[in-house]
Amino acid sequence: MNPKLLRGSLDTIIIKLLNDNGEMYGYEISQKVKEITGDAIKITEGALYPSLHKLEGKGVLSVETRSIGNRYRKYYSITTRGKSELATMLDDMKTYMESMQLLINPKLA
Amino acid sequence: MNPKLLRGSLDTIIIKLLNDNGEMYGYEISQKVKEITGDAIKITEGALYPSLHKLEGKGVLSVETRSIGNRYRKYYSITTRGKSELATMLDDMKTYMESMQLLINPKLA
DNA sequence: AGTATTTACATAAGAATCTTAGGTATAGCA
DNA sequence: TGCTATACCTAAGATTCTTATGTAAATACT
Repeated sequence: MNPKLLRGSLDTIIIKLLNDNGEMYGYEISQKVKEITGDAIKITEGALYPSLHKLEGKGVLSVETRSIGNRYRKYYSITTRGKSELATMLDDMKTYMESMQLLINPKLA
Repeated sequence: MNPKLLRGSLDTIIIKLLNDNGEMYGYEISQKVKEITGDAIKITEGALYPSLHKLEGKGVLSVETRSIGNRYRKYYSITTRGKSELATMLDDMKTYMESMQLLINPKLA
């Protein structure tokens, strides 16, 4: 898929997945997106991790680091603040998709 | 509308409009987008004109400058090359939108 | 046992695509 | 006369990616 089209929607995807699935760690999010979209969307790590840090910094997500054997994972959850932001983001996405349909679909009139 | 969501889809919008409506000039394109989307999407001139120049440079669009009284307008048309690129762009957009539906919609299973 | 792949985190340089802010000039209207 | 719309344009800066790279443990393969 054209990666340019993804620009701007990564945050929405992350927050929506965390809202629906409860806590997840970064790698798990990237796998889930591939699974759901049938490999159509692949989130690169270079985009994912900075976004998670940014969203945490904004108070949209919270983190908890857990030890798994000799390793660690950083589990992210959506905050109350994140839930209200998600509502706006989904509205924006819906508006965008409806507009694109109008622009791109063969005339329905 | 969240302008971030538009990132990456401007070229597709321009080329699709030119494909459907025949030749158009820049300002006309920006008005048409506002009209079709009910002001949901507003293309800024700072984004529009550089994109038109880029697409012309790539051979996707052709231009013809015409005098209108004491002024001029630059009319853009889609080239054969542009038509084949449009097909790919629309496919990509369709895939993107379907993927976003899967990620964002309440579970349909 | 040794090697490759997957899992899991991370950052940095550079590219692409916007926004914002300016500039120029004609046309139309009050 | 002055304001708004039309119509083109560019440049600086912000944002958001890709690509490349690094580290290290767990797992699978041979």
